Amino acid sequence: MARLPEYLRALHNLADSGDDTVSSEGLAAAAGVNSAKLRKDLSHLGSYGTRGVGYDVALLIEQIEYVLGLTQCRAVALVGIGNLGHALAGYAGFASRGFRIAALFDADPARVGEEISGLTVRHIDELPTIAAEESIAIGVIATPAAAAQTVADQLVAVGVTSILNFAPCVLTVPEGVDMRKVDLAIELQILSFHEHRKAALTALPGGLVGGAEETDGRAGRAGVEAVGS
Amino acid sequence: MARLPEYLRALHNLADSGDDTVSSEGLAAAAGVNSAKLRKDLSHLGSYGTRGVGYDVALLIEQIEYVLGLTQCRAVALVGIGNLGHALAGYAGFASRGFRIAALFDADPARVGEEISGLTVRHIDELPTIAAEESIAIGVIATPAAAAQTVADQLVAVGVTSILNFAPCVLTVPEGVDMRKVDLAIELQILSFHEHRKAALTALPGGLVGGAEETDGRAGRAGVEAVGS
DNA sequence: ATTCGCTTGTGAAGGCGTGCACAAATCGCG
DNA sequence: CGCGATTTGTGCACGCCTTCACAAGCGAAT
Repeated sequence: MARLPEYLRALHNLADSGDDTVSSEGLAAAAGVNSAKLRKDLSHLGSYGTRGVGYDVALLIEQIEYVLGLTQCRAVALVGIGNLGHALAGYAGFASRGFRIAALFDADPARVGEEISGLTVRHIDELPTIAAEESIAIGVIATPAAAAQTVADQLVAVGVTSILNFAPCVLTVPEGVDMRKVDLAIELQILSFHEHRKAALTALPGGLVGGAEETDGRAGRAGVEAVGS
Repeated sequence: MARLPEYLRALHNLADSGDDTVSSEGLAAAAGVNSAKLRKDLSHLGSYGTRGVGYDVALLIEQIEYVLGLTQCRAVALVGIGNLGHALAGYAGFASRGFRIAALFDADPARVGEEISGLTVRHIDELPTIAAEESIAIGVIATPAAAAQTVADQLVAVGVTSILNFAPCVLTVPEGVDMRKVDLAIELQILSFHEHRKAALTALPGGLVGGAEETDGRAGRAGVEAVGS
């Protein structure tokens, strides 16, 4: 499930706060989900909770980290050291969650040799050489869209089986290779859509349109987590 | 629907290629989705396609841009000019899709005054002043997790109704404010989960585990777009 | 003008995720 | 030892999304 990392982060926060056990309701609130959903998720991976008490924070962290495969530190190759690549290379959140950026690549000779947070940018042609030394499990593509498919093919060719793509394009990979995409502009466009919808609704306060307007009493902090679809 | 931006990007690519019309199957392939799904999505927004011919590319672009509210350029405020904030401030993909980064903010006095791609970083306390001049519709939070909730509150206070959060934490916003979250580390953890699952499957080739192993004939480029859940 | 091929739009079926509500289980206390 | 409070785990129903399959409509060629 895609929510496990969220639970894991909330659990780490609880552990730092000194909490020893947590109820499903408490953890659900910290992760921003429904408590029933959380219980079902945890039971789905055969979890160990004690009825009447809750979940043991340390044990649950261990379990989730095992399921997510975070017990072993995975090597990440980052391709495309532009604006976004720089930020990703220096992003502290990766190292703190058990990921090690093993190598940086770019196709631009002007960028090769640059040093970023302890790593030297190498030319993409050196990818097979580096991959032979270190077992690269995950590749991150932060190149322009035009180069992304070529880079993906090169990554697959050296045995990478998981790819995170930041380029705004559709990539095709062989079966058995997992692929996730993050498009920053699309996120903004989705927000723009909701802005547009809200503007249209306020223009017609009566509401001939079938917009759900939820005129319930509770105002203020109503805990809206993420807008649907 | 969250897929409209994807269709829009594919349509722009087709327009640049000189294509005048496109069939649902062609556009679906370019966007990486099922053709039936695409037709249903387009029909859902009351679309104009010609049977036997396909969709008019230019008309469809216009329609989708209207629905997404991209006909007007929306001003974006970016808070948190760290590693990621720098990258976002310089990201060309925003400007090219009709978004204008109107202001940069940070709480660190050392960063205030810095100039990034034509904009000067201002202190977060100046947010109300700037918001009074420019109508900020969308706020982007790229701060550490500890500061994110405070920043979100400040953004809401000056009238921002859509927030894109890059901080790894759960934010609470009043009803009526839309909120999307992008957590880069979570994406990697999801990939790690699939890596772990694949490793477990190859260790047990017979497969007592109920993993779908799809031993169909088609090998190679099988068009696997994104892994589920 | 008519026929034929092609494409859209949509009705129906199936699957999946979500949330409610409740039984089972555990701990603490008298 | 028994009882009540509390919390997990889960059966069930509901609704959404996806997918298939097909009728309706449009253009082109003869």
